[in-house]
Amino acid sequence: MSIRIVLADDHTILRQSLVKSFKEEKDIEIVGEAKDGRHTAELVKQLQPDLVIMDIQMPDLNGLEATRRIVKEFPQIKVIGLSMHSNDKYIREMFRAGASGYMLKNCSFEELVKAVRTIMKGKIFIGASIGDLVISKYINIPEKEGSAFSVLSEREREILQLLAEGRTTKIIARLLHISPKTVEGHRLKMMDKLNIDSIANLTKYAIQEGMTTPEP
Amino acid sequence: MSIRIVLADDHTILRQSLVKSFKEEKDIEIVGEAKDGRHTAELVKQLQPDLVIMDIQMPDLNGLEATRRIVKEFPQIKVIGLSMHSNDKYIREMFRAGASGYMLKNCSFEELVKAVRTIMKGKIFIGASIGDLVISKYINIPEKEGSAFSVLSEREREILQLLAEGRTTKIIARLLHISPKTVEGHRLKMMDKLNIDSIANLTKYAIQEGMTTPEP
DNA sequence: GTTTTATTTAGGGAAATTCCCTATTTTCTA
DNA sequence: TAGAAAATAGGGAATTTCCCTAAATAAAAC
Repeated sequence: MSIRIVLADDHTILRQSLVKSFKEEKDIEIVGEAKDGRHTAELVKQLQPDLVIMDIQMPDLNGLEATRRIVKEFPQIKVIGLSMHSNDKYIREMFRAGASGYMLKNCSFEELVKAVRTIMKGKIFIGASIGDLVISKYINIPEKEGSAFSVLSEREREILQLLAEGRTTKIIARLLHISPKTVEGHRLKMMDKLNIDSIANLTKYAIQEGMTTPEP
Repeated sequence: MSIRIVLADDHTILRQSLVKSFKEEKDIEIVGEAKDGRHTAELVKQLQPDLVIMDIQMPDLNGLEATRRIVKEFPQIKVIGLSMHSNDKYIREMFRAGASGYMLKNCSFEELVKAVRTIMKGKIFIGASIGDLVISKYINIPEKEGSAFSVLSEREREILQLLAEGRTTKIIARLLHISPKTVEGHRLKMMDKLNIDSIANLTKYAIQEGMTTPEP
């Protein structure tokens, strides 16, 4: 029985090339693809794969948030974080979110396959370029007080990302199937919690927390 | 006759320590201090110093913009850019703006003094840690089309920075002594030019262009 | 040297959004 | 299981946005 994988990355070209590469691995099967966190979570619910290869920067709902949700609901499903950045924050947050592995996008395909197999044996895998030892250290660093994950609720973080991506209140409401009034309420609550009083600064906060990229 | 300097940096501690250090240099005199670009430009107009030591990241009106204005109006006044970042963009833009030198904040005081003296002799000075040769190369790289400086007008850039710092239209209007309607008009024009349709994405654009920092 | 284009200024006015209030249900947690 | 935190959302005044027009400079092109 082969390893069933869902692939989540907003870059279509990367997804395509990975699918092609994985075709050669007879014991691994890509059963689904998604280009944002929200669709990934839905797809995972439907398909119940063994593992998710998860890009961190994705529109709409980022990989960190998607991982938290998936792992919370289906703890047996493994997640490998895949990112361009060797940023401390991303790595730490990704493992905190429940990922079992973290790879940089500049790793080789062979390394990724090795990661998949290692993780399916119940182990943790960290891309060579990051360095295996750092992780145990990182995980034990106490959460910086005031970080988005500790101060904001799941819903708030979700809405913050969408706001920071330039979505209007109305659009967000439609997307999440709630009233614009609710979205508004969440934003006001966040601004109050964070002591921020403009969308501009809310956007900067989201960038700092790795919830969105500075690319408009 | 000593070299008269205006010191512009939003970090008071840094300013104070520099003032103290410069006291020991008998041929150099700090004649004025400012903590943002707008006040720097005003002060320079009043005091007509020989040289301005200019931090790049400053609230309200950043160092790049302030340099452009000062050099445009008083071409004989020299400007040294001072920044934490060895970022390509900042260096290039600072020289384009008309600066005669660029130093990193982690340089020694002796190096800064040397920079001041070198520049007063009509030469260009680049901090050792950046590397003298890069500059001539940098300056000749063609301006990336679509960069803030080429697409946006001076007034637009000024307003963009203030917006990206979380200021409201009303506050900006009061600050610049123009009508809120005018500020609004400029913003709409910019959004149209840049094909951006939210404050969030406008903020990201400003960050990318080095007009503001991601710190809220 | 004059036409043209870009910039800066700003008002009118409908539509949309924000801000602050309250309030209910649900979900954690001590 | 009582109490706190989170998620939901409506009311309504105040504010802001968005799109229109338009005039006075300033700069560039011809």
